Amino acid sequence: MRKEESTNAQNEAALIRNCGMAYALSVIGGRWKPNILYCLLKGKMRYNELRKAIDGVSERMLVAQLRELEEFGLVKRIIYPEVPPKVEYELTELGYSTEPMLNMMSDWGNKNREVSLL
Amino acid sequence: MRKEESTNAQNEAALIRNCGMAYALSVIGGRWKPNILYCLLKGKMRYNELRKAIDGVSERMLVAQLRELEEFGLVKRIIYPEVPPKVEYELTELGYSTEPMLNMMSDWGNKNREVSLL
DNA sequence: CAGTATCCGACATGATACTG
DNA sequence: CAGTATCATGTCGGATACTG
Repeated sequence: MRKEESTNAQNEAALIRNCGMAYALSVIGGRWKPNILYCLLKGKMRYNELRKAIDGVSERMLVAQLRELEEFGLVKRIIYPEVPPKVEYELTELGYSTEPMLNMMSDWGNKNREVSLL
Repeated sequence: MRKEESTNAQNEAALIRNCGMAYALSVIGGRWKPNILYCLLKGKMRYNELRKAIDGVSERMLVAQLRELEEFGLVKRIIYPEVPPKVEYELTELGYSTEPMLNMMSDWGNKNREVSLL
């Protein structure tokens, strides 16, 4: 257990640090991240608004992916110290900078997905 | 068993058919696909050349992801009926059309990955 | 309202041995 | 050379119940 066995998770982390593509995929990969990003591109939203806007997402995954986006610095979490609680999520500048990339991917997909379905 | 229970896999498949972003991610997602695509953008390669070029990939995963890329119509598999066997992989036009998207993602990643590591 | 905690199954990936 | 077959493992994500 003490040995220098580099785990897969560690290798992945190293990859993400060193490779732009891996980093980009870690940011927009994951089942719900693109969807979250798209929602927030339209403006800040509350937790429950996101839940309703994103069809099928569970609380667990929504929180998890929001936290990851926060760690990566794409999303700001704004907590209003009230009762009942109110939390808003908003894109940072870095978050907004993903828009052209997201659009390009989406456009490429929409243009070409019919091709392989003929 | 006959019931209309839609599995996760089925839902995913439906998503991929209907959403450009999901389709794009299904094409370039996966641990090795971007790497494979980058290799093949430089020109056609044999199976073993790919193995050597892509550090750390197992035979199992290389074959699996090549097959997926083939299904999506991004990669052509060229079999030479010789002994010993010779197989080359080459991008289709659709495969080459991913280049701008891949570059954009890679560039975005390289530009921004330092940001979140400060 | 905005989350946590817990459990669980499905799937992606890895390691290794074998084959036409 | 270019794969298959088999087994093992860990992570992702879903369902559900609970909480400050």
